[in-house]
Amino acid sequence: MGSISTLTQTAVTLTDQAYAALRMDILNGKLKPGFKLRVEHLKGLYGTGASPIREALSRLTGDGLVHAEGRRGFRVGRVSRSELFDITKMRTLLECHALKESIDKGDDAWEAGIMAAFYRLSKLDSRLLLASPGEEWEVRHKEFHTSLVSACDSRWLQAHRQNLFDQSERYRRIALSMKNSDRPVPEEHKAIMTATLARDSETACTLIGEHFNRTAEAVSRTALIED
Amino acid sequence: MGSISTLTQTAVTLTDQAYAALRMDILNGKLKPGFKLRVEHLKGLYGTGASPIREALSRLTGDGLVHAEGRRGFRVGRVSRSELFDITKMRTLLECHALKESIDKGDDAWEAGIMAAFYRLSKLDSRLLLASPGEEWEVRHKEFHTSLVSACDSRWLQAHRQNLFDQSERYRRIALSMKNSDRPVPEEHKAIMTATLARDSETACTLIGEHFNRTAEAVSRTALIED
DNA sequence: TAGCATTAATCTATCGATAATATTGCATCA
DNA sequence: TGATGCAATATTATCGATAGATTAATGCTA
Repeated sequence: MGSISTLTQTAVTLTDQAYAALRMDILNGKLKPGFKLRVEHLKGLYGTGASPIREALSRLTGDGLVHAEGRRGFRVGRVSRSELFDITKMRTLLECHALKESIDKGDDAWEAGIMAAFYRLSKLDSRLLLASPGEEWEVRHKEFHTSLVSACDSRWLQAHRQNLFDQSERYRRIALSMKNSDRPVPEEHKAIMTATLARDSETACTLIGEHFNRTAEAVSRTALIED
Repeated sequence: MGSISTLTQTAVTLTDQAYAALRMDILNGKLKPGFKLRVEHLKGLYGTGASPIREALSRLTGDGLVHAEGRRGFRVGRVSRSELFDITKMRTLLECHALKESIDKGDDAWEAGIMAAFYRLSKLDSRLLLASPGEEWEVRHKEFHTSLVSACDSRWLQAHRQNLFDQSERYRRIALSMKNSDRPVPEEHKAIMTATLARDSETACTLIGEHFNRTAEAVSRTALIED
């Protein structure tokens, strides 16, 4: 999956751009689940020829965000309640493992990184309060969660963890479409951070699991097809 | 990754064929780590034009088997000791989780499937004895391991588990190139099966972990570059 | 002769066109 | 009227050609 392949620090090709743009639009929910991805149409939309588009779609196939049916073109990956819970379960497994390892190995810089990320997120939380969180909140939220597990040095675990984070985000954005729920998410984040910095793996993992599950439950209550 | 995307039951395109063939050749070790994948060259080798080859390579990028460097083409993914152990660790995590779930949920058909797969594998083991295991052994070996976790119904876990199995196989085939080690692999398989059928998760997971680690150790002792 | 710049050769990424396949609409028949 | 087969249309997968970038080779300068 794109998140596995080591990022290229070399020239950016049109394929790379198309890949990034399409990925973003699918995760955003701008391109809806099951939507037919007609190459001729996307060509105009992203300003390239057919080849870069097709290659980008092929790559996204590996991420599980696009589905290719032989001779019938591409579609945005569909969503279902059962898959949402499947993803959440898998995500919890990886996240807890990464978190434990991080707690075992983390040094001062790691601790500082968490506190900084939390500070930036909570600053935004209090400023927004009831306003809908935008692009910036998504970024800081992701950075906070990433900072927690950043002392885990397994590249594969990190890559898969990140991919699952993105998958979950897709579900969240599709369902909640920017309107945050009424539960006290900032407090949950704080509790997770506190347990983590106290090096209490047990509690931290439990809290993370609940954190993920609550979101999944909220998402699953909205109108998603199938299962 | 290709193993994530639900298999298409529709028409097989040239891209699909090229993807399957390339994947096979990389996992086999026929295409060696770091090898430059020149499209012009592969065209002739797999009997298609450039587009299907490029799309197949793009997909393989997602599996982590091919590395794309912008404007500098594709290469077979490199290998290193550190990555081998990283993969093994991750693999053990997923496999044990899947195995536990399987042991919890498995019914009679699951048990029967394991015994059948084990029987087929051991039949071949005793016939081969010291001969080098070929294509058939690889298939039955994979089937045996798959049968153990087949009662786990998480599609994501299964897909990632399978991908990691393939990654490990690549390392094994590159390093051991068909010559099996001198350790009693058949006995290890038997012990794993016994613990699994006895529904003893704890023991089964320990044995599986050791099983994986022994292979990794053996592989890492051969001449692999880096780290 | 070592280092640098410039040109030549090679390869990659991308485009536009085409053949093969799937889908749609329509007419026919039971 | 509903189903079935056929023709017209639209799309997909694939090819061959080309522009653009990279690497290798060459010659020039100090």
